[in-house]
Amino acid sequence: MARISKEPEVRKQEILEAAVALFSEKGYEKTSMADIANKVGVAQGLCYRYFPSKEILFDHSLQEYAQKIADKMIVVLCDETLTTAQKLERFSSHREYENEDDAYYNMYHNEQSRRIHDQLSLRICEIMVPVVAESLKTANEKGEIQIMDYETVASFCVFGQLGILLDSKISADEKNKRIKTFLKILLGTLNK
Amino acid sequence: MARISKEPEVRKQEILEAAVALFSEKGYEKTSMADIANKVGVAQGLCYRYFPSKEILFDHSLQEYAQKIADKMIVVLCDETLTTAQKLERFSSHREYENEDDAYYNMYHNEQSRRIHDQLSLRICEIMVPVVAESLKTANEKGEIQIMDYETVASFCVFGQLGILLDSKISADEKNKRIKTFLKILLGTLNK
Amino acid sequence: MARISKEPEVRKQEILEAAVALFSEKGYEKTSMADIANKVGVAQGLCYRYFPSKEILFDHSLQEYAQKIADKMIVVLCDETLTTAQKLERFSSHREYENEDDAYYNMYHNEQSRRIHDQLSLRICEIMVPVVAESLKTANEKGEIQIMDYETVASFCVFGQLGILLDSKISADEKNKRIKTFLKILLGTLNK
Amino acid sequence: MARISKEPEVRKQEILEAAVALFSEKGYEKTSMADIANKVGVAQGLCYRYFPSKEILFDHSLQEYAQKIADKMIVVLCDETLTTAQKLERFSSHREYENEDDAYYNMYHNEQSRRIHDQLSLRICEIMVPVVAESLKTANEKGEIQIMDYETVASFCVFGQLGILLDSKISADEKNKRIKTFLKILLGTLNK
DNA sequence: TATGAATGAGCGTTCATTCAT
DNA sequence: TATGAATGAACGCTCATTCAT
Repeated sequence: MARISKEPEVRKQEILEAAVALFSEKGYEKTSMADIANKVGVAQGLCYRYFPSKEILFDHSLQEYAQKIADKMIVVLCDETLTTAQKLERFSSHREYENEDDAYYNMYHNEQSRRIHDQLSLRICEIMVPVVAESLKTANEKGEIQIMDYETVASFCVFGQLGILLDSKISADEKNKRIKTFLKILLGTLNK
Repeated sequence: MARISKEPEVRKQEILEAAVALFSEKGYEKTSMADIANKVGVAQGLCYRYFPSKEILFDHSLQEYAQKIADKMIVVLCDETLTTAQKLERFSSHREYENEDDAYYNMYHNEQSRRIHDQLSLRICEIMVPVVAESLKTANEKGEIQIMDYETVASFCVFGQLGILLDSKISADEKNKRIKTFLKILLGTLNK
Repeated sequence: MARISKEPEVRKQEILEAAVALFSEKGYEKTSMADIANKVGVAQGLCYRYFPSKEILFDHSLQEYAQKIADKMIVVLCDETLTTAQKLERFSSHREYENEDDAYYNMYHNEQSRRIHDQLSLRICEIMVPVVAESLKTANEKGEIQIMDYETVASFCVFGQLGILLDSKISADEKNKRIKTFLKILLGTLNK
Repeated sequence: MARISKEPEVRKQEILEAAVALFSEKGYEKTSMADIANKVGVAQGLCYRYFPSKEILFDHSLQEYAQKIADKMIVVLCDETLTTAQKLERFSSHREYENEDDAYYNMYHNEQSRRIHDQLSLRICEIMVPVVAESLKTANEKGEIQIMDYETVASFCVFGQLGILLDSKISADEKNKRIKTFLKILLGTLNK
C-alpha cells in the first residue's frame, strides 16, 4: 500500500485516538492491536513504534480520555467570572462534558464496557480532586466558604458523586438535582 | 487420577473461592481457567459445568468478594449497641474488613491488579449505599441526626471515601482520621 | 432424578430417534452426546450402553433414516395393483416420502446440514437400487418392458435422479416432471 | 525459526494443497489445523490469515479437488477430435482422472474417508452436468443424437453413474463396461 | 439399568509481537 | 518511517468417554 509518512507526533496522536475509540466501544480484551491499526489505516507493526505494548497503549488511552473530560470540567471550575454557586450549578450538569459527536461518547453509554467505564470514572475523579481542592481554597480565601482540609473535602465532593452518576436507574435530571442540592448544603454549612 | 465426586454446591463454591484468590492475585487476564482448575485440583472442563464462561466466573467472583467485605461492614453498621459516632469510628477503620489470613487479602494490596481493585471498590460501595441509607434513617428517627435525602447522603458518604481509600500516598492512619473527621462534621452539621 | 427403567429395545430406539432428529437438525459435529441424552431425558452415560461411540450412533442414525425413507418408497414399488407407469408417476413425486410432522423432515430442508443430506441421499439410493432392479425384473417378466442388465439400469434410474433432486434451483413440480418424463422415455424405449 | 515470506497467493495455495491432502487422507474431523500448518511448515495462526475457519478451508479444499478432477474430464469432453462414442469410451474409464502421484489419490481409496468421498463425488457431478449438457447439445446439432432436454439427460448420465462407481463390490473393468454399455444404449435410442 | 459428576486430551482460534523488506 | 506476512504461545472451551454410586 502507499506509504504515507507523517510527523511522529501526529501519528502517535492518531493511534491514541483510534485506541480510545475502540477500547471504549468494545473493551480492552475485545479490541486487538490489529483493530486499532486498521482504524488508523496503518500497518500493525507501526503501533509498536509509538507504544511498546498494548497494555501501555491502553493506559495512555485511559489517561487521554480522562484528561479530556477533566479538562472540560476544569474550564468551568477556573472560570473566574462565576461564583462558587454558579460553578456548582454547571458542574453538576454532567452532560456538558460529553459530546455525542466525539469518539469518546460511547464510553459512558455502552453497557458492554462497564469495566472501562468504572476505571475511567475513577481516573477522572483522581484528576479532579486537586483541582477542586485548589478551587475550594480560593473560594475560602474570598470568604465564600470556610473549611479546613481542602483535600479531604474535595475528595468527598468529587468521589461522592460517583454513586449517583454511575447509577443507571436514576435519570440525568434527577442526578443533577441530587448532586447540586447536596453540594450546596455541604459547602454552605461548612462555613463556620 | 482418583476421581473425587462432591456435592455440586460444594464444588461450585470451591471453584469460586479459587477464582477469587487467583483473580485477585494476578488479575483477570493473567489468570487462566487452567490455573483455576489446577488450584482446585480438578479437570479444567469441570469449571464449565458450574460457570459457563470465564467472564461469568469472574463476575461471580467479584460479587462474591464484594459481598464478603460488605458483610463485615454491615455487621458494624447494624450493631445496635453502638452509637452512630462509634460506628463511624470503627467503620472508617478499614483494616477490620481485611484479613491477611483469607484468600482475599491480596486484592487490596497488589498493585498488579489495580483494575480489579477499582471495580471491586465500586461494587462494595454499591452494596453499602442502601445499607448506610437505612442506617441513617434509623439514626434520624432516634433524633441523632436529621437529614432529608438518605439515599443521596449515604451515596456521598460511601463513595466519597473512595478518593481517600484508593490513594496510595496516604497512610492508613491518616485515612481513618480524615474520613472520620469529615463524616462527623458532615453528619453533625446536617442536623437542621 | 427419578430412575426410569425401560425395555432395552425401547431405550435403544428412543436414543436412535433423538440422534436422528438432532444430527439432521444440527449436523454431526454440532450435535453432542449430551444433546442427545438430554433430548431423551436420560443420563449421558446411558447412551454408551447402547451405542459404543458417537461415530457408531451416527452411522446407525443415518441408516435408520435412510431405511425409513426407503421403506416408504418401497411400498409404492411393491404395490401390485399399480402398473409400472403408475409407479413412476407416484414415485417421482418425492414429496410423498417426506412428512413435515416427523422428526426427519428437517434433513432435507436445512441448508445447514448439507453434508448429512448428501450422505443420506446416497445411502437411500444404495438401498433402493436392488429393490428397483427387482421391480424392473418383475415388470420385464410381465412383458411390460424389456431390458437386460437390471442392476445397471436400476442404478442409473435411481442415482440419476440425484442431480435433479439435489438442485435447489429447480421447483418441486419441475423436478417431478423432469424425472417422470425422462424415466418414461428411458424405460419405454428400452423395450426391444 | 527462519522466517520465510511468500506471495500471499502462493502461500494460500500451499495451505490449500496441504489441506486437500490431509482431509482426503484422514477425513475432516481427524485432521486438525495444526496438522495442516505442520505440513506446510508454517505457524498455525498463518492459516487463519488465508482461511477464516477450518470449515471454510474445508469447503475450499473440496471445491479445489472437485474442480481438479472435473477439469480432467472436461478435457476429454471438449476434445473435438473425438466422436461422441469415443468420448463415452474414454469417459467411462474413470481411472484416467485419478493419479497415484498426486496428493488427491487417497480420497477415492481410503475407506476411512467415505464421508468426504461421498460429498466429493456429488460436487464433481454438479460441475460436470452443465458441461455434459453442452456437449450433448453440440452432438445433437451435429446430428449424432437427438434429444430434447439436455439438462435432464445430462444429469441422469452423470449422476446415474454414481451408483456403479461408488459400489466397492464391482471391479473397475466391470464398472467401465456397464457404464459404457448403458450410455451407448441410452444416447443411441434417444434418437427419435 | 441408570446416573451425572468428573476426566483429560485436544482443538480451533486469537493475538501481541517480530522482522525481513 | 512504514509494511504486513509470519510467529508461537497460550487460551477458552468442548466433548466423547469413564466410573463411583
